[in-house]
Amino acid sequence: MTITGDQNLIKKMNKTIVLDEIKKLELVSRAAISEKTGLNKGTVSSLVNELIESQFVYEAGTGKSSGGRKPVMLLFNHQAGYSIGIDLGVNYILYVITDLSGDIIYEQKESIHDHSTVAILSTLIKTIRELFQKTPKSPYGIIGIGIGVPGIVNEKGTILHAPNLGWKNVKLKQALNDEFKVSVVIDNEANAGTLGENQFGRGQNAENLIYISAGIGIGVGMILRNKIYRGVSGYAGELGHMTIKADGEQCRCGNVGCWELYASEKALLKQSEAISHDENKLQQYIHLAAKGDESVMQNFSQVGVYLGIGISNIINIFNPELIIVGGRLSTAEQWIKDTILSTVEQRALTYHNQKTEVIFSDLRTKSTTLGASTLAISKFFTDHEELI
Amino acid sequence: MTITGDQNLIKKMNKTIVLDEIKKLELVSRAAISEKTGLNKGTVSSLVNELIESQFVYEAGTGKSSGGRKPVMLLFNHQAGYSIGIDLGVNYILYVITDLSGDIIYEQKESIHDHSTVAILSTLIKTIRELFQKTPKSPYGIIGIGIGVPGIVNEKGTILHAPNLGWKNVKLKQALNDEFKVSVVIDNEANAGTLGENQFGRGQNAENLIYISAGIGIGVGMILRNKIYRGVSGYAGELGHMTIKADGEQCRCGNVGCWELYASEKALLKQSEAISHDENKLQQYIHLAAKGDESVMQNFSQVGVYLGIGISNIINIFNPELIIVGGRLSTAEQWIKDTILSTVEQRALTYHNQKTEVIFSDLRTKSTTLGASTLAISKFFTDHEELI
DNA sequence: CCACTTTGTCTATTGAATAAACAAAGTATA
DNA sequence: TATACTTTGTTTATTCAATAGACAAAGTGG
Repeated sequence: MTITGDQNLIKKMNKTIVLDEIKKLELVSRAAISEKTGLNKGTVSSLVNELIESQFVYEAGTGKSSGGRKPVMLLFNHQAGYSIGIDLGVNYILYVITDLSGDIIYEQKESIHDHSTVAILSTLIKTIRELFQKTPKSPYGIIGIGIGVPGIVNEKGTILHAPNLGWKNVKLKQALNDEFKVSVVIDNEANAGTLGENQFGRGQNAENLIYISAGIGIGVGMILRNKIYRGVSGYAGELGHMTIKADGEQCRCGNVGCWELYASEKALLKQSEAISHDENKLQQYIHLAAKGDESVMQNFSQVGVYLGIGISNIINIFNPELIIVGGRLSTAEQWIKDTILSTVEQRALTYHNQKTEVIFSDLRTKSTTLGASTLAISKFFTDHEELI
Repeated sequence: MTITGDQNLIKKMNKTIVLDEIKKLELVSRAAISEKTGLNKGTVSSLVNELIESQFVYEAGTGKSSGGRKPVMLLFNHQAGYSIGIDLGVNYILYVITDLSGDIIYEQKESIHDHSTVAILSTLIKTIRELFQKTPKSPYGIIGIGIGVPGIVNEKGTILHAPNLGWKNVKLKQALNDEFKVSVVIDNEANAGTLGENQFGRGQNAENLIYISAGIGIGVGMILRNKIYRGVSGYAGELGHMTIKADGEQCRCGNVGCWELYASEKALLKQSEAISHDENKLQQYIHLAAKGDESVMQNFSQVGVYLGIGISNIINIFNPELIIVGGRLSTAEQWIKDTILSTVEQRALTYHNQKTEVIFSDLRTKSTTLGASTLAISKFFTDHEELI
């Protein structure tokens, strides 16, 4: 059914505008909100009172007078609730508890040795129970759990395929909802990482942002016109399987010459004839490069060139404001950045490259957990429109 | 300034919903509109009366009674105004006059022999003057002119670069607005073609649609979440310069191994060592293939393989509902379709390919002119919110 | 102490929607 | 042919979220 306009819609819209302003400005008065938004000061006063009643906002003392009455300063109640964010990696699970603004109040990492569904599910449930215990009391409690996974996820929260975990058709959301009566959101780890960078990283002001999760494979998340772009089935962003060498190597996905064969950890480790996906391998390589190992430096350079080729494609295709390189490979920034940028300079179209910045993530391996937490927070506010 | 909700917004929103329903349903009653939209029948009655007053809607007789009073049937007034759509090609200019629904009431094609700015501007102005004369009288007259061009266009309507015309920094919009006091919209020809397919072609029900304009080069338009995606500077969609053969041939854009070197008319003609961009060359090739020329058929096949590689990339990246192949090369559908589809079958990810359809344009070379006309119509309605 | 300023609350008004009454114009049946 | 019922469209009373502006509270400066 079509969404039509009525007074209920208007009120909700304006209340959301007011709440977003309070979140953004970190101490703001009703008068200032009225000025910034154009809403009538009576309207702002009324809407703020309702937000105070639902405990999302509180009065935090008085501000400075500019000649008349001192304003009452408002703050977003970060601790009105908490969210759990989880990054399910190939060799590890990273957990965070955040408040409603995404600020981390607790984090924990576990290693994975057994990839079986039963083993991972068991450890997830155990640890989430512990996190529930660790979470401070608050008006809304734990409002949801968000999880980023390295694979294809459908809209029901089923992991259709995660090649690096060896998983197919795993109903992760349902399994967790059998245990925990809170909202559970499952998303691809690159999408979650993109949201993390968009909310907490250097991608906060970008309307069109591409996040590259470069690790064992390559996954990409796309914020287009301020929203994650997912495609018809929710599977968009598999640029790791974009052909960049039409007559190159066979990929296990069935294609030939896929980007991730040349521009990921897989490419790096293959060149050194190491097959193990051991997490420490990349660290060892970085250490060797730091000691001046020419062969390793050359390998890093080559990976940089191919990352640059794919990034140039992204610039020509999307014309984004910002491209953020994240994932485990971004810890090797020092050894790949220069060749990435010089390859982009050579290959990306001049006009397209003018307003595009390519940077490495500041959040490093935290993007995905933070993004996962944000997924749960967004869902909470969407599902509880009556609170706002 | 933030857009806040008020009663003015509500009314505009609902009136647009009512008008869209009348456009879509082609003879509809107030009662039916109320039922379909959920708006109160008094509201619908009131809004329809205002649309009748502004001459966008009229009462077109009575419908069948289903037991009570006969309904009064409403129609969108297609002839309330007209729009001019222009496709400025490398060797030709295609003009249409359409009504407000995009139905063509007149069309005309001219050949281009002199690419100079002065010559083309002169002929454009002369022909547009003639089109103004040819347009029937109507309440709103010619509401605007839309033009698709083969190059990079900025938001001011300046053609920054059109390599196949040999143009740089041509202020086309301003030049035409010096002559004609109507709204003029300039866009890239692939973007215009995408809109044409989205409004009038087989892309009408697609939320995520990729249109490939394959001719001398390759340009791509992207409808993502129901809207054209343009990127930060408006230059998105240059997939013709997406690297698919990292160590392949040098492109004049500065990159190496660009898709359009292998998958366009350019590739086809180069293989036969013909350099001319003569429009008839492709026709001759199609004719030779029809006569069984093995070499030509093999060349078409090769182009089909490379089109398939790029289309597989598009499927993996965007996960769209629909990919439409248009532009001049689509007239060779018979000789390239099978190899495109089999290459896609081999190379596109299985999950991603499930809900994606790849078709050839029914509008053929008309996509761009119709899309250009639609650009002008959209701008008219956006700029004249007070009429709706 | 007073005049002025700024912030916040309160009240009257506006108007676009809805609900429901009413009018107009059909059909079916006795 | 008259009547009862149905469907469509118009009109009226009501609701309520906004705005405009009056008023209150609480400052500053002379």
